[in-house]
Amino acid sequence: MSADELRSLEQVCTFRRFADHEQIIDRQSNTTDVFLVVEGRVRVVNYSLSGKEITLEDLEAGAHFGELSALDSQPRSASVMALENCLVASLPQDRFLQVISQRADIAYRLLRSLAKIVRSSTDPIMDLSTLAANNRVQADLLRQAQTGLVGTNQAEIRPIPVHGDIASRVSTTRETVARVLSDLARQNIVERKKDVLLIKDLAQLREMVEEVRGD
Amino acid sequence: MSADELRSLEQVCTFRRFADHEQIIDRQSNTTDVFLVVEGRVRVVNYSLSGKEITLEDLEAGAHFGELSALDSQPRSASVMALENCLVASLPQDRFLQVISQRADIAYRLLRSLAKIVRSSTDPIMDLSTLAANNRVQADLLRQAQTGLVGTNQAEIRPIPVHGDIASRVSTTRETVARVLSDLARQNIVERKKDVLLIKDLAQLREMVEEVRGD
DNA sequence: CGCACTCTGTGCGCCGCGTCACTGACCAAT
DNA sequence: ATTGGTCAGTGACGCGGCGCACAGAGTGCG
Repeated sequence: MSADELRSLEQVCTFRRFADHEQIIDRQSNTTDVFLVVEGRVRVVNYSLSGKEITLEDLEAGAHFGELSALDSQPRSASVMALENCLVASLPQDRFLQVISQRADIAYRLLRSLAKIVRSSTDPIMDLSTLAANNRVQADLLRQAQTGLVGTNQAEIRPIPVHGDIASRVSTTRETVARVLSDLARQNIVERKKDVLLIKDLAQLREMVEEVRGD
Repeated sequence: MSADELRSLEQVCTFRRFADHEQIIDRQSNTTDVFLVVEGRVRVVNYSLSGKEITLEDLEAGAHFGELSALDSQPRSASVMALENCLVASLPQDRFLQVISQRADIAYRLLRSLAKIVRSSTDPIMDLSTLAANNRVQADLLRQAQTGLVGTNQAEIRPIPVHGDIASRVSTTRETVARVLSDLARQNIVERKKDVLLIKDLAQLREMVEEVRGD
């Protein structure tokens, strides 16, 4: 977009800071703004009636969320909370719709980004359907390892993820995550260091996941 | 769209018939056409490496599929097969992209339809995460019952669904489905008739699902 | 009619993993 | 140094559901 257009959009945006764990969107609420993460990270979650928290996605700065309700005016499909101190810009629905109706290129980019979300939403479904709980934990480690590769067969994950977080992502319990991790440590596949989780044998970890996928 | 435009699009479409169970799209293949179901029903599926089949969605006549690859030129994210004799129209990627870039209203409708898919994709994730296998079967029965309501508290599902199909949808086994169904029959909640599955007490069935959702 | 095939119904044994209940490490605040 | 918080690690227990195996039931076909 041109600098001019950006500036005019910026003016209709509301900027707001959110503290750690503060709620940005409440599921079922009827707001229809689109949000942009300017600084910090946010988490898209859903709660079962029993209060169990299911993490659907974590978003980094630069990502946008809330498009669904803006597009179809339905209630929010999920809750969003700040993972740390965040600066978030919100754009009113009408301006958002105006932009996508006038700018085919932006509409196209949005289409592609939704396509990507749809694509990635089948992964957890497949994982939940075909993998056992401890394999899902291993798969999640593999995923996180991608962003901290060291050489060809090692990776470090930093900061060390909180067990409960992993559990929420892959729908299992804190205890199961702990057990998988200590099993892997016993087999010399991972090692818990001071402030980093070192994956010492990516290949073998991958093998453990694939093996079950195709048994 | 105007009749003229429709006619010109129709001319660039390829029409093809598919027999029962014939494959229309193969996952991982590199085609990028968009498809439209003209007659019949199709099923979007995915296979785990072990060959287990996971049904993602069933589509009726009038629905479209294959937009993802057309939008981002990535390989197909899932396989699609005919559920019966089908007539399917396919539109080449370039024409499809041309249409959405020229017609903001159509792009908008596509955006809304993707939004709907994203919305509905969180349901199975929540169900898989929070519901036990037999409750998922019950939930699936409830869903199917919606399209065959009889009075306020009864419904009939026709044709009688094949147990293996339900199992594939809710990620469990044929046996579990059979067991749930006979349990329900024993409790006088469903009854298997000649060519229809009669749900005799919708309220109670709903209660059984909700109860666990909120335990 | 009888054969083959698909779908259903159910009994049983095994084990994965969720739950409960503690212990212990680390850190910050007072 | 004491307390209180969060997070990690492990053992014991029990249940749900998957897999296997086998026995009907229903249907089409030669």
